[in-house]
Amino acid sequence: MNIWWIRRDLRLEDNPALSAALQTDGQLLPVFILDDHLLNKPADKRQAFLFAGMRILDEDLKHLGSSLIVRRGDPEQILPRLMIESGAVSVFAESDVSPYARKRDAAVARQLDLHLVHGAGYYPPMAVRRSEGRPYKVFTPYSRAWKALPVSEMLLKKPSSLNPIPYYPTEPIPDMSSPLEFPAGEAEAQRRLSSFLTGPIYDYRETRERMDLDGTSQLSVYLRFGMLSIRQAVISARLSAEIAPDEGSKVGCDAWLNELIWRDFYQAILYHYPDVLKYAFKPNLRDIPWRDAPHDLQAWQCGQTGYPVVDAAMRQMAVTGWMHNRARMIAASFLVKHLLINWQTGERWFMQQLIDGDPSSNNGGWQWVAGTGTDAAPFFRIFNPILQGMKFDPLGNYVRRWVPELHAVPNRYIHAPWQMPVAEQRECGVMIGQHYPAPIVEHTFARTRALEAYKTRVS
DNA sequence: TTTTGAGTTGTTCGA
DNA sequence: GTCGAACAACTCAAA
Repeated sequence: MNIWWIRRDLRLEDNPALSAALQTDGQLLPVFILDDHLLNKPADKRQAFLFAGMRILDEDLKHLGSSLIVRRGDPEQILPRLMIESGAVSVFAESDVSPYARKRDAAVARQLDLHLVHGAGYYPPMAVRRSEGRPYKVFTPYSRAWKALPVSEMLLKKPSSLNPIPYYPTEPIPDMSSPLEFPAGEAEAQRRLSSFLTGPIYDYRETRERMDLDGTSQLSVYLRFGMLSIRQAVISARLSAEIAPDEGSKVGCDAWLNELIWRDFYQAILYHYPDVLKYAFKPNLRDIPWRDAPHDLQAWQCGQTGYPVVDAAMRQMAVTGWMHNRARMIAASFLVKHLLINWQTGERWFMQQLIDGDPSSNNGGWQWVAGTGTDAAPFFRIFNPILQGMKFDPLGNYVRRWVPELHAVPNRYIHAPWQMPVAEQRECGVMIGQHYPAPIVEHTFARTRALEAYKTRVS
């Protein structure tokens, strides 16, 4: 009997840790530990999603004759106790690159026979390296090396049945309502993958940029909790590229594969450079003169900046726990460049709000936007929220969906409503400063201010 | 060791 | 409206 210690791999299909745990004698004890170090207070949407996922995993396990054991507390104490109670020999778990997880797992491994099995990324962080063995710091060469590695296309089968679990005291799974837009569970993940593969993937290159369309896969949260296997996703991307009807469609599949490689890349960065969670990767950009501006921060958090695209983005996240990728860049850039507020403040806020919040990808994204990261945008690349809106939400439908008070604003002003003459404001019933805020900062002024603040650090 | 080309996602300005 | 160049300098990766 082995313990399958479930953390971020809430699935039965193609699960390397689960399969490894079954190999000794086919006997399994599936365990989830509610770790107080990881549970935020007050509980956020991501936790609600996790709890919903645990409930579904428990049901899925019950169909196979097993069930989920839930404990609350410190894994270092709970696992040894469970091993004695159950007579389990070893613990199997999927490895996790975050510094907290690595420290925790090292401590657990000192006490018992812990087997960490790779599965969170397609390739382990150590697998994609330069010829001298050093890790990559730039995405493009990393992705070339990634694509050159040998491919293993065999997925692991879900077990057909499991041993029954004798009575164990088990904690109830906390009951919280999870966002309706993202039902938890493996079956839902499979449904979404299938529907993405039947069409949207072929237009992905273009439509993924559009905030007003559902052109993205919307699979991030399922990958985040391992409800979908990254290997299945990668294989699907490759297969779709092979059967793509034309060159344009193939380009879409390749673009999606690239996004999956970014996920591996940021996991590898966090593995090799755990300090990215504490400091800017670029040492010269660690002491930018950030503003301490609580009112501006609050306006950003609440979606009241006066820039419709930014506000739509922040409100979409507040309501659903998810934000369109393009919107993430615009909103993040606005906090860092327009408000000149430390990117780490935004990083923390996103981690609180996002159901797919993951330390490696979230940090990678924020450091990229801030220009402080391994493979960062040039500091003078400052998103213009008006232009971004016109380009990637051309009719303003994304804005109108999440900022309903602007619904009657004509298309021509939807991304810059303060430019409306007063007569038009009156006509559409949106008085700037009354029904919708005036911009909290003027674009050109903010752009210049950011350039100045960064410039002093570069030379 | 040295050299060379390149680096996710942009914006602005002037022709 | 469209197009190309400038925007800085630096570090990385590979030869």
